[in-house]
Amino acid sequence: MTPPIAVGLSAVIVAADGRAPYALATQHADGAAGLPHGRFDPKGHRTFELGLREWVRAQTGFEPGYVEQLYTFGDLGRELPQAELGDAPSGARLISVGYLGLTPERTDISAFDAVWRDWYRHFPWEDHRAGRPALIDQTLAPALRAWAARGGRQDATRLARLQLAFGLDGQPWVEERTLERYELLYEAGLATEANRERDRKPFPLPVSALGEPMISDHRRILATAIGRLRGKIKYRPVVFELMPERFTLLELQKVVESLLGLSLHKQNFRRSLDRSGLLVGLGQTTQATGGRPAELFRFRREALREGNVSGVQTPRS
Amino acid sequence: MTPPIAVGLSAVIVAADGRAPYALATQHADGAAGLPHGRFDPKGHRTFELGLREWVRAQTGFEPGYVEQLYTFGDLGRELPQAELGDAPSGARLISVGYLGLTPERTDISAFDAVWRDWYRHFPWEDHRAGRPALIDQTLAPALRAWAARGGRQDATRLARLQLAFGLDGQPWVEERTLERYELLYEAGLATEANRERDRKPFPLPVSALGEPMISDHRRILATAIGRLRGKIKYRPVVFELMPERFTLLELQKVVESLLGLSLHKQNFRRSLDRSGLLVGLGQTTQATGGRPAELFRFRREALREGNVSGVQTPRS
DNA sequence: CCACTTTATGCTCAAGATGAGCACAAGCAG
DNA sequence: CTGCTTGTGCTCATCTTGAGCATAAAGTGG
Repeated sequence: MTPPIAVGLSAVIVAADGRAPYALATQHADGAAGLPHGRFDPKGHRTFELGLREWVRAQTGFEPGYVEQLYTFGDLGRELPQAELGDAPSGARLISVGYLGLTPERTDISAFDAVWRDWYRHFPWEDHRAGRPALIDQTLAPALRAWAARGGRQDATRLARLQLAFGLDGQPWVEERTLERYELLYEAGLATEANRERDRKPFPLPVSALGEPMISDHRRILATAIGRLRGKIKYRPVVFELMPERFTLLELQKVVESLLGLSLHKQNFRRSLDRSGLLVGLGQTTQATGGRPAELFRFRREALREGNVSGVQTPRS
Repeated sequence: MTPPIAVGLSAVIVAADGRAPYALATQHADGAAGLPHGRFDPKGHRTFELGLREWVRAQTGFEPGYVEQLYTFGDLGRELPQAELGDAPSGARLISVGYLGLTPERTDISAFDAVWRDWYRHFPWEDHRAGRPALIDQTLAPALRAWAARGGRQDATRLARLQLAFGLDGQPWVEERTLERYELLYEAGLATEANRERDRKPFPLPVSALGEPMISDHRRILATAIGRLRGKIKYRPVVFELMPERFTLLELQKVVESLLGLSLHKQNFRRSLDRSGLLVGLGQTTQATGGRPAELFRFRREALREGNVSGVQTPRS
């Protein structure tokens, strides 16, 4: 007799302002954070996406706009612990389909047990806007190298993976590799979730370095979302799904920077936008910025219909 | 009582030579082609990927190398018809996880009911190596435009989608949009599969224009694979998974061209490879090419460990 | 009003990448 | 030897990119 299969739908709903990118999160009893999620209903849900929207709405009162599928996780041992299964038949095999959603404003969701959380709380090593975080080389790298050294024959492979993922030993930091980095930490037992599931003691490193865990495999899904979004803004004009109707170039840059976790070269950033034809100047200015008033721009949605589908360039500073 | 869920695993296993790209396909009773596939076993399969490998092996005697997940389809109405379900509980809701696999050689699979099929038999409009196929503008476009015109209020949207997808009215042809094109044909009732499922008569256009259908949603999965691969070879060195150990630059170019369905500028193609550092010249030459002997090259696998992970440039001719 | 800070924006310059194509090399077939 | 076929080197104009200087236009404290 094969066990039944249950499909979980989880959503990473992203919003951003100049300071940080946020993911919509639910608060759980023990203080743990989770993503809005629920079970796919084979009877009631015609498509995954419709099911997902329903769950997000129910749990956060929020109606997501742009949505795309991320990945489907099915490996044994990393699914939802039994207790959180809700109405799933016990003993069911759990599969997890992750989605990414984008929204221009952090809607008020206070009526629900939901909050907008700065995603770097879960991934402190991912934010390089103020330079490479010290915790990578001071805390994570030593622990990871020790793990690699324990690998015996896999040694070289592990070390090479670390170098590429975390930009060690002269390798450049590649911001899209968020999932690879998280998976390495997980494999090395440095993700709290890994120890929870293997029934081991937590690793003796502070949360400030390891990041806050999330329930189930939600941090993995969040990592997937971050990596995907970081890659995608470069070749599709998706950042604009996160922007208000009118914005200044610096506001746009700050949002891009917060997503990438990098700081960009200002003049070149605006030059590339100029040439992209994605924006229209509104002729108005705002003085809210502190210095010289900045011109307001609007995303030319028509550009999408014109086949002008490149994203924004990201000239590192 | 909610119906049970069954998960189908399907694989697009790709090989290529100078003439065409091939997908590993199984032959079905009525002559219809399908992808190697089978049900995910919640008990026996620790991960999707392991399950998939098992099914491919069983159905084709073939052991895939490089494998990556493509997409998970779950919409009602496009899954496997009941008859092909095999051992699934009847009335089950079917979910389909597609995978892409790459292999350097077309292994002998004649002992099984499997063949390597030129994927353009299923997508004749996708091969632009000898110029834009006449069937697009002569046969498909008129039928698609008629469908768009029937759209009432969606008219403009439909037309814009067509223009972008098929490069109509001055829009450029973008080779990665394989799935978009197939989905448009499906929506317009021009994919044989659509009529099969809606119980309608087939569209009065020849297979030579509409492409050969496949069982279940396999053509959709194949389209996803083609689009993904076409995009990926540009930013990851994945073509080399399709090449033999030693090859000439023209052989490589022909493979890339066959995948993209485009012809490339020869001198610039080789220049970009020169600079990429992905290849090593072996100092040997082969005369198998017909003209002047060509130098043989090998992929520098070490490049992967060096973070040199760009793909190959594709300078159109 | 002035010096000074802050943000906005224009512009230059060198280096590199890209698109297009000419020219010559080195086999083979007659 | 001639002509055909593929392979390979190289040029040249044009764009793109990375880096940074310089000026504009607000606000602030004297």
